[in-house]
Amino acid sequence: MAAAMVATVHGGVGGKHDKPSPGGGGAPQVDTGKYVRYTPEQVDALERVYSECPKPSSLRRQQLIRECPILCNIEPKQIKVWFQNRRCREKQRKEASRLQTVNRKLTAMNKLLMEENDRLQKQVSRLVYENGYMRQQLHNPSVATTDTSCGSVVTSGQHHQQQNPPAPRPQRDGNNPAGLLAIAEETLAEFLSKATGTAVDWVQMVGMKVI
DNA sequence: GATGACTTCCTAAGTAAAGG
DNA sequence: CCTTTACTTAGGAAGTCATC
Repeated sequence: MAAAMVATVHGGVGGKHDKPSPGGGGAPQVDTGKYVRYTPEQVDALERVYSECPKPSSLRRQQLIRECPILCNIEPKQIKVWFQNRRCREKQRKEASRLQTVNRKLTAMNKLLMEENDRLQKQVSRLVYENGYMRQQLHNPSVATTDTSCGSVVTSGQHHQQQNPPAPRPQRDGNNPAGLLAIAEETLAEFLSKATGTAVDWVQMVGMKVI
């Protein structure tokens, strides 16, 4: 590649379809065969054309060189390359901008999900606590006296509750307490069996299976 | 980091030769 | 004559390098 840059700008080491450009033009920017910078006036002229037509035909480029005096000393091939680079870099800038927007959205979504995850973890923790309490009541009924309002007892243990109210807790144990407990245990076991602890910032909770 | 130039790869259009 | 195939040519996209 370095060898290519040493060669003259228009010239001999172009692409596979390149043909030797005729000399002439006498452009001070190109005769050195080194890195050149187009003048601000030249860039402005090119930008104006680009804004109207980002992909000018060969004819249009030749017309541009003829009609614009400040561009007349730039080789047609250089004009072509300038438009190629201009399109390429605009596309790159747009893509970078798009990715930044996507990144901002994903960051915001991640924040929301983290908050939701935190909320759910607290809810699970509270439910585990309540479940333990209910199991204790079931196996050691003497502790709970004759009060059947388990819900209210459980409610008393909800001082762990944070900002979110618990899910509706129907007074279901009045019908079939053992059956409901079984369902609850099953549900909890199923949940915990899926809780692998691999989630980010996962909190090991009481009753969770350790894998 | 921006920019001009180059390389590689790919596609479309035009053209000539071959085959039916 | 029409279609197919191979080749040439021009140019664009993407990636890269060199220079400022």
